[in-house]
Amino acid sequence: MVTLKAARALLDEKGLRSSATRIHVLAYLLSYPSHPTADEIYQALLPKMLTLSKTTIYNTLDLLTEANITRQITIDGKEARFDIIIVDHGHFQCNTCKHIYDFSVDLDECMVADLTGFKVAQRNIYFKGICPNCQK
Amino acid sequence: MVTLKAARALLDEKGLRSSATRIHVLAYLLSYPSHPTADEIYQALLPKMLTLSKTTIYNTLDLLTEANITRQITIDGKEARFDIIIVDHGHFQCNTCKHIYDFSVDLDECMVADLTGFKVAQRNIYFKGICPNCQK
DNA sequence: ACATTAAATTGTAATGGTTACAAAAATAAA
DNA sequence: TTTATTTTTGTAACCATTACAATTTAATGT
Ligand SMILES: [Mn+2]
Ligand SMILES: [Mn+2]
Ligand SMILES: [Zn+2]
Ligand SMILES: [Zn+2]
Repeated sequence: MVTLKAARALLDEKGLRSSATRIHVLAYLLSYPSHPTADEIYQALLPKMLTLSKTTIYNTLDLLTEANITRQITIDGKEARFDIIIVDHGHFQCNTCKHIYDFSVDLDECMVADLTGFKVAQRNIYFKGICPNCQK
Repeated sequence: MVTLKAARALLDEKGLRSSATRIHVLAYLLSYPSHPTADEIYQALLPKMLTLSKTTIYNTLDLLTEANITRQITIDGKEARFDIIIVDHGHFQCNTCKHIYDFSVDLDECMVADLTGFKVAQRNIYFKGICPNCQK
């Protein structure tokens, strides 16, 4: 598994201890960059780590987000999702199949003067509608 | 209260029955377009309507959103907020004072080709950071 | 006015994602 | 090995939201 090594390297790079849980959570996000929820990650790792606790999943995801390795995204307000891609990009969630698509967007292009004086730390953009698959 | 009449007119216009609860919820949103939560509206109206139920607040806000009178916005993933301004605009939430600022944005300007074939029904954009007030 | 039907509101209980917290386990330092 | 620190675990609490049945209110028809 190449992602395990990559996960370990990412953690080392950020000065975080590479515990088994952290490696596997991060490796999962690298392997499945599909904006999983905490529970999806938990369910996926449970067969491999029988004593895994969901609290640890939350702790780990908080740690990764704090270290700027992952990004927490809020789309439906129901459950948080986590993105291994941290560069600014847009999300499109299909109202039918609920799948979340990435799309690139140039946020500098559409900015207006209203935010002079504001210190912007994070930019989020998400659309909703029907994806091509679900339209026909 | 001019907003009571305005609220009634808005409901009539959309073919919704203008019950007391609906009028007051809508009038509150018109008077305080500060993206209140359901509970904030509930607490504000309670002194006027002693038997008010929070379920009714949720029902009413759902109704208004469904009728395209208000718009539900999700920023922190913790609690939903409601906006009386339904034209596309951006939101900036200050990490310190938690206040939510509106800002205008030209979303058509920054669009890319990635979403051809997608039927976009709703567009959301929100930033986070520190507002001018809280910077010094 | 009265009966009948439909719509709106209420109260309570359940849901579900997330967090708090203290105990247990694992790891690092001495 | 001891000691200290970090990580993980399990459970309970939290809290916004929803489900649902009962009650109240309003509209309709006679
Ligand atoms: Mn993404
Ligand atoms: Mn707004
Ligand atoms: Zn779809
Ligand atoms: Zn502020």
